[in-house]
Amino acid sequence: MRFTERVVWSTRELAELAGTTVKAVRHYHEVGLLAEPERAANGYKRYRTSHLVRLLRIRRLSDLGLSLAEIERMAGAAEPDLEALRALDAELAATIARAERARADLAVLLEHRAPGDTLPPFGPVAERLDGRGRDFVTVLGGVFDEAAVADLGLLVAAPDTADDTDFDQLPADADEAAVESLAQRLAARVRRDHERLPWLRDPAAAARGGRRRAEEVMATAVAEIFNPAQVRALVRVQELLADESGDSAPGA
Amino acid sequence: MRFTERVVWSTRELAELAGTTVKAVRHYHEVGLLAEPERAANGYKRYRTSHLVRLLRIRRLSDLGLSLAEIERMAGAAEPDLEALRALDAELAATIARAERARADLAVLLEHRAPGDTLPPFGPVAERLDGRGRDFVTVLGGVFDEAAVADLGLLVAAPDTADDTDFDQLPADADEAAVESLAQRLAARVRRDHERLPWLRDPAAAARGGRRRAEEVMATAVAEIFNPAQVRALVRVQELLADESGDSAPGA
DNA sequence: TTGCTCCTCACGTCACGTGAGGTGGC
DNA sequence: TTGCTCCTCACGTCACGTGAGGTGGC
Repeated sequence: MRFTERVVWSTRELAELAGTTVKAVRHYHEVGLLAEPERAANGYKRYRTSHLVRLLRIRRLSDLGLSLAEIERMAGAAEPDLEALRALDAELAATIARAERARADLAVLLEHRAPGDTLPPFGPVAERLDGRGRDFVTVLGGVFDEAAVADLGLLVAAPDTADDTDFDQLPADADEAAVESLAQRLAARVRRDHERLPWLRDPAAAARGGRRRAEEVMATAVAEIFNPAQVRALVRVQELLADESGDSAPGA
Repeated sequence: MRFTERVVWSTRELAELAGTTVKAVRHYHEVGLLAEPERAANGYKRYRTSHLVRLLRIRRLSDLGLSLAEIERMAGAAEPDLEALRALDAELAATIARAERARADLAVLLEHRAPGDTLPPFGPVAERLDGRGRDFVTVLGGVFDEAAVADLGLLVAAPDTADDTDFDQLPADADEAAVESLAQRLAARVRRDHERLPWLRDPAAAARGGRRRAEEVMATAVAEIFNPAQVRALVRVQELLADESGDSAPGA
């Protein structure tokens, strides 16, 4: 190794030495992060060791996850900016937490071959839901918090009953007798659900955006997602349950 | 809860229900991901449940880490796109690996209060390096692979000797006797280093960009970073070591 | 009349990527 | 002469953010 030859590098050579691209180098010139070198007679840039050192440092900090603005601040500081490094560490920790959370959710979806937008608690039953059911649980996910959605997932995960199928297939013009019969059976089931999950007696209280907003959204969603007969059946279920609690409540 | 009232939402209300911003909603309109709703007489948009459902799904997929283009593809597909979900999972795994690697590096820097651009193997000795030393190890990091840099870190981590200090402080106009004396001592040390790390006998072979490129870069870096006397000392070290191996080599 | 919300351009952000059109050495 | 490298604009990408300027209901 001789130390006498002085080598200069072209933009491409410099970029390759630092494991980056020609355009990145030019970008660092533009934003003032990297000084422009002297030029050859033909206008070609002639980079030297000082530029290589600077570029390697920029790449290192960039790979760690710092923005170019943060890199500029760091380069200008005399002391190591431990605060900035700690802030970066916290950001990375948050990134990791989010990505791990997403992977856990994806694992549930992949296991059940469910669509990508399925909420994990509904992953196991995604196949059994029709279009309306999928729309409805999507709204549930927007209205309730995670714990509540997990509970709701458990409810839907119960083995499909004849009543579920009857509800799904209730024609829009079903007669009142059919609606009433279905409502009676559904009410019985909801009563059992209320035993297991008492918060269901007043679900709007468990909603994120406040009771008022939750009731409005759910009412609108039911009215727009289900057909008129299905809506009447749900109304009847509400009435049947209200009568019960109303009978035993003072001043009802 | 009454199911009779039909509610419509303004852009802001819709955005809040889906936990996003007004501008995001408008952006989804622009790119065709979300249909525009009908308007009121005054031109205000009137969103309904179908838009809320769609927006919640967009947000869900976006939060998982899909691009809007991928979301559009997913929404158009009949079957769940398990391939896309697996690809996303792999991306997330790579993101996590990178972030964890960065955090491990940051931990070393924070422990030793080293500057952010310090390579981890040099973290423990960052304080002892002067500007030239820091520039030099930055170049080393660009030339050698990780295992080699780790070895070099161990070398530099050895307790500071008087020779190190002499080299750092060697004046640019030092006389030949001083240079020769220093070179002799440094050569002795390098000999011991070669015992521990045999690849150091031909370091350019361990370089990333090929031998030719590595020798050029290192030669240029030494010539531009160190002062003339320091360079002469290093040249002498090379000569002393070459004489040794040359004596025992056939045809020297 | 004032304050608040809604609307539509239009330009900005971040870190570059991608041609477009021209020059210079072998 | 051809192929390759270098150069400088200038516009594109991605997912929105940020005013700018104007309207409408209370």
